Amino acid sequence: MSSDLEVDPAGIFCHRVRFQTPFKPDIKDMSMPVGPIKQHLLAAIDAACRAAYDHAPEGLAIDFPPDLQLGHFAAGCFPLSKTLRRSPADIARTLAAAIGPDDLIAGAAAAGPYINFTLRPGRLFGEAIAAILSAGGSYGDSAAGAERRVMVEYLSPNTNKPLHLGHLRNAALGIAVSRMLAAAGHPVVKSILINDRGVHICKSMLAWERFAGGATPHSEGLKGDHFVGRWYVRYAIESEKDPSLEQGTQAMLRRWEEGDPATIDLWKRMNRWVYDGFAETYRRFGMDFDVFYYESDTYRLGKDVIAGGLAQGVFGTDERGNTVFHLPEKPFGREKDGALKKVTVLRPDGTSLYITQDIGTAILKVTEHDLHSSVYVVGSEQEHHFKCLFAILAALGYAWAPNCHHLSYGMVYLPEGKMKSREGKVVDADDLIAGMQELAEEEIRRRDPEKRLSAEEIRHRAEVIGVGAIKYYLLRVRPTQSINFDPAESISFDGFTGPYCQYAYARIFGILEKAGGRGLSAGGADFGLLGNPEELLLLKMLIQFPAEVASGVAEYNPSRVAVHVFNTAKAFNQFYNKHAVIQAESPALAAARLALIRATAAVLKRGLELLGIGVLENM
RNA sequence: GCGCCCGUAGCUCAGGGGAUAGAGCGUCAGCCUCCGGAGCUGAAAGCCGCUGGUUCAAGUCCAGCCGGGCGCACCA
Repeated sequence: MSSDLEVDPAGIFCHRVRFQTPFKPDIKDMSMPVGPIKQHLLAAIDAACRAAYDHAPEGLAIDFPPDLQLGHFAAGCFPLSKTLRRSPADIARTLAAAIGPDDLIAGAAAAGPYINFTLRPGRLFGEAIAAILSAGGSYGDSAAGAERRVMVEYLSPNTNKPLHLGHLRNAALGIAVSRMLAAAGHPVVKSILINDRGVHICKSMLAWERFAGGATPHSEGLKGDHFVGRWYVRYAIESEKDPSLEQGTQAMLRRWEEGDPATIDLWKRMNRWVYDGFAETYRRFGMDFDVFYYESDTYRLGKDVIAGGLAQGVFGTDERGNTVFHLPEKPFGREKDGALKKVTVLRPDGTSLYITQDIGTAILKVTEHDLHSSVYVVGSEQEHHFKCLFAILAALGYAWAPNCHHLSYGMVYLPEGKMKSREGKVVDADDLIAGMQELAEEEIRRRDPEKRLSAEEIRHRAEVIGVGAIKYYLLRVRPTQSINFDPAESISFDGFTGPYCQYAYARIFGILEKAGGRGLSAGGADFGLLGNPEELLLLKMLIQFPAEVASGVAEYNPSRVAVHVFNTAKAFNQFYNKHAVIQAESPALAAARLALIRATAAVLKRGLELLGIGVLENM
């Protein structure tokens, strides 16, 4: 039985269940690549415990000790303390003494309440590296979600202005979460809901009609979305001077709803400009969508559902004639006067609201695409809206309602405060991407004084590095954190950044290439020669990767992966700085280290891929 | 007023009940006859917002406070 179905439908409102997941990974599991090794250690403890206490141990977990000099793996004896009625330290001492060396275990020692195991490095490194390399680029993937199709909706742009930094955070999350869900085995459908109708869209239309004199993106040499955005801003300026413009937009919206051909033509024409512009930004940032929903199509949806719900008594009517939904007391509380809180789902005149169409769209998504669950990547300011939406879907009796998830993320603040596109206080997405690519390009040229790189190669590298830097900056903190956008920090390529991680990959590729040129390979590796502190730390990072991915999926939190990729790159740099690979003391050691760094490259690449960030073999 | 999020080093942030709380940036001091310096090493820098509680064990869980942010419905 699916864990999802065990969740009390009302439980979806609890904070805890925000981390409800399409599947439930066992984080302390026996996962690859060291599952068999952990099993072996548990079996050794089991045998020792039976011998010493005539008791089968339960609840023990094999973890890493805080310092790998203490041992390669450790087990805390706390769970045994109660049943054996001895101190954990006493138990650890007894069990460690009873565990002798074998073909895997080199030694077991007690340290306080812990049993620390030192393994034979040939087995430890050999088995882990073999598992990683044999996974063929999909290390860390699982098939757990194979039967559960998920839709991830992200971006939700308006067609009256270009995309800004807030959209990029949204997109970075949407892209990464889609990839991570896919890595967990889920079939994933990526969708976008485009807000292409309403009075705010009419504002840019009206301003263009009145003031543009027939100008087009082509005539102005502007990207279409920027061109339309210019008229949206112009509207704001003009309506300050002439408040009567507002009646003009209201009239235009009425004409649009009546299907007035001239208004519809203008609307289509301007939207086309915006979509052409958006398509370019999608391409630059690596966004892609399987399904496009337009509010001009969906805004009528939901009314029939509400009519049906009204008949079933799910909805009621208030004194003003609104159709309303009474929110259950459990999570929502009550009004001061004791009445249940309510949400209006239909106006008295039968026109729909934001939530009306969202109800319809939610149902449409599931029925059209046979979904198990639905993820909405939308800012935290809409948390209440989605709680209401999911409550209504549950009340309507949809079994999948508890599988709807609002992936809520914090705001992006500029040094001057919150972004406000109406006031032009935004960081434009295209400007930011272009700016980062320029910086990357400068850096690339600085490293190519002899100008051996083609313009095309430079451009390609700059794109991967520039976009990678932005995405990493936006993904490295957990989604619930708001981000204080620091221009200086965001353009850095040093330290905790995407380029740092990409650089480690390129360095490894350089070594592998050079090794190949000298006829060295991983063949003939003697993994028994590995085991210095830097090698151990690096191996630990590689081993932990699948668990980090699983946690990231479970929490819808790409920062898990981002942080781990950085730690892996750092561990590699520390190793690299202290130990030679190609020029190692012996060919058998060189071969073993080559295998180790090949496995490292695989983890770095896969981790960055899950974040939607590309790697370069040379940078 | 109610709900949610955030509060950890000067700044920006990681920390999935367990061993000595970490990183980046910044500051200071070092490392290029040696596989790529977008790198590495070291130092200084912490009442983990406060107070209680649960637990053998709390930055982590619970309660109550104090700051800051976002919402609270007929806008989207």
